[in-house]
Amino acid sequence: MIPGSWYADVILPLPLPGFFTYRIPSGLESRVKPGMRVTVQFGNRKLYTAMVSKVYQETPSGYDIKELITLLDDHPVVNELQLKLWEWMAGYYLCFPGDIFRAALPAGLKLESETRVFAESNYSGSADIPENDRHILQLISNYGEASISDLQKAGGKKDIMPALKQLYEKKLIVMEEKVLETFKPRMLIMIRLTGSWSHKDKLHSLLDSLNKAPQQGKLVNRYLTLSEYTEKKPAAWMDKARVLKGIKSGQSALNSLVRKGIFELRNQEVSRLGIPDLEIQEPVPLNDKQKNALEEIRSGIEKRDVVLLHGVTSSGKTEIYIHLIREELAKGRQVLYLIPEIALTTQIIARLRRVFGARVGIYHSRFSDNERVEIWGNLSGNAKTKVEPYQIILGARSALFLPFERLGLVIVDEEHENTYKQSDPSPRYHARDTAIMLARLHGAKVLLGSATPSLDSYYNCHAGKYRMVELNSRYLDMELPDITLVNLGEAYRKKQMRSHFSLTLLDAIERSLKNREQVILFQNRRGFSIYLACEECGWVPHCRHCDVSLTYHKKDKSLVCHYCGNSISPPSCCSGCGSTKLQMKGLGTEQVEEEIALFFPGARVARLDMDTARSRKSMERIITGIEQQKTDILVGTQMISKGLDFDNVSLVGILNADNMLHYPDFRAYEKSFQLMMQVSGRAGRKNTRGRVIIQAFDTGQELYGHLMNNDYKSFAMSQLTERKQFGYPPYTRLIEIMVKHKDSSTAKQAAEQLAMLLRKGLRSQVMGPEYPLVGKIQNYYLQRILIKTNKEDSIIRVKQVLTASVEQMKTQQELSAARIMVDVDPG
DNA sequence: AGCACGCCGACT
DNA sequence: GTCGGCGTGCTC
Repeated sequence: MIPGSWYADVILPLPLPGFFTYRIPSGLESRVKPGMRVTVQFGNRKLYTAMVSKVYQETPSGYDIKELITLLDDHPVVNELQLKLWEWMAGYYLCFPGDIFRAALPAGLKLESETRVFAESNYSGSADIPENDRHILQLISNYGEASISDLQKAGGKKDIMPALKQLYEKKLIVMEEKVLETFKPRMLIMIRLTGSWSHKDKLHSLLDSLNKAPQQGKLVNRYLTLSEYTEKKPAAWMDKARVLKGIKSGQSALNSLVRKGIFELRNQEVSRLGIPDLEIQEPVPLNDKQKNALEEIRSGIEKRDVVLLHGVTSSGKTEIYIHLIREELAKGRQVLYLIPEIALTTQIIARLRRVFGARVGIYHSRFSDNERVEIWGNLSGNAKTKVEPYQIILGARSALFLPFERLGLVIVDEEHENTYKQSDPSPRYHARDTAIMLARLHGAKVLLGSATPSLDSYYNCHAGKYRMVELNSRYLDMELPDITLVNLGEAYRKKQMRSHFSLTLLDAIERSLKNREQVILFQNRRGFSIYLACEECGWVPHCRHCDVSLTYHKKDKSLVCHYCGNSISPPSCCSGCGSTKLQMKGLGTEQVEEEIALFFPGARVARLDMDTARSRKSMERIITGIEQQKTDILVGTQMISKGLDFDNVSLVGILNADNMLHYPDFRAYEKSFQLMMQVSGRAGRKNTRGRVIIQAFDTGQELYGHLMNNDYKSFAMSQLTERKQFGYPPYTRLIEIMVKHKDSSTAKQAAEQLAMLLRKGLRSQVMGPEYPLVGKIQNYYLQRILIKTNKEDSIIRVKQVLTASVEQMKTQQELSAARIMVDVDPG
């Protein structure tokens, strides 16, 4: 034991509880700070990037301590506020610090090692090596250098570790841990005139001498113009591609010039973060209603940390945000603007960039990891290339983890969206709630915005926790749409249905098309995918690994499992009765698209769903298709409800409204209502009132009445009464526990045991265990337990009991392999 | 999550 | 008898 040594508690990117302690090598004591990354050896061999969370001097006891290997940063990549947020998240969402570490940092900042194996040259051939080991040694010397996974693949699927160990002990191979750098800086080749030509005379004679090589002369001239060359300054480095552009066989011309020593080359690291070349414009002036709302938000923010802006669809919320952002930037503070899914945000990006230009950064999962590393560096001041730090970040939920220094405002747009809740993998966090915590740490304010606020936020306003600001009229005074309800049962009886479309809907479509207006048809995907079924016995093909029926994908003519992704080709006969009469069932967007095209052969039909929007490009194509009115009818899933503004849509049809109501989820009504209201909001144009036609079986539902009156408030109030009555959130807090095991009866036993322990330790209601909707995923059987906690109960105590109960349950040998997953505030 | 160790069935 | 499959436990 060395007296006076320094130690660092680090977070490893692994699902392990707590921190691990490493000794700081002498010389580094003064440099290692919380928030910096270090590499450490963990276990026998592997190296990981770990995050320093604490540095201290008391010697820990009870285990041997390794020294950390290297310090990776000069400045913290994660600041103190972020570490505090991580700590809060791990505690609140009951997950490991490593889960958060992994979710927070882009891969390029989390280096991991790989074992490389080399053959020693001194192998003389006949040593006493077993046949199998010799084979592996042969492989290694063939490759020269190999990774363990390479060898695993080459040597069949058997475990090669024992063989490697043997070879290593006989000193026939060497093993080495190689840390893999994944971040690749973007390099540009730069060129310039060498110093010896900087004299005017020399330059002239050079150009003369290039008479016979016109392309070279052209290149030199182009360089001189682009670099604004003068004799007085040293020749500037210019982007090679830019100089060569348009010069025929420019590369070979350049090669000759370099050979002659006229030009020189170098590689330079450049930023990937493009600076938009846009003229900055003043924000659009607000109308009186918006001005009022802005004023109310300002005063609300003084009194409460969170304000909810409840503004009907197309009420111009974004413009209000823009004005608020501007005020925040003027105070020198940063703004985080969260949106549920970046996919549909080209419109918002353009609007922000128009006003804020290069001050807006964008961060989301469709960015490459390299770009994400650069954005991280931009904000934390660790960038190698000089770029102005962003002041506004527009991003999906993971943007919460960025290294903000001085946030002033967090906007959570479409705050009701359930994509804000991450359900898998851990950390299962809610971005809205985490954003509120993040803002609190920064002393910043939060603005939640929605046309259909979540009941949780609505409740918080009524309870006085948040402030509510309402914006009840649409921008440009458009009327709210006229909503018609069609009773499907009746329509079928009266033969007023053609396939899946009521005559009312078909008439309305026809009228819209005649007026050269656009139509949106909405078909919720949930529960409406297409599957194969036997006409004789009703058999439906199921996934081999999961307890779900397979969905038919027409494009590649296969049956796909939506849980594990396994796909098979459709069987030709029923495996229940052998019949060959297999029929496609269900109604997907694909089918709606096809059928509607039959009814309106002249119409241009497009489809927007998970399949067609897979790539950014194809999605943008679909969206611009509508914007430019190259599409008459758009068939889509929920995707169409998210932040898209089209101005020539006069009709929205909801084909099967009630299939989503009957989901066994206490939020089913809330979600359905929000979805329908959002979809309806797409209807309406400047001068004509939009129309919405909702087809449903169960038209007696109270919810439709509220919907037709555009009355969110009454709907919310009646739902809240129900939630209170049945003890659901926001009046209680839910914690969902999934118990997983390969063996169905062990899963059940473990869950029963755990539920029993929870009931013993908690005053809260413990429900289950029960079979969840999908009882088996990837060969693991599931059991579900739900804890319903009164808001008054200490959540900390509930979590303590939960942790202790899991531990105690695991002491039973036969149950110890059961896996437990906890989801706090499940979505 | 890896990775090592140890226990049991199927092959020479 | 050994090989190699997987279940179990530990990692600062």
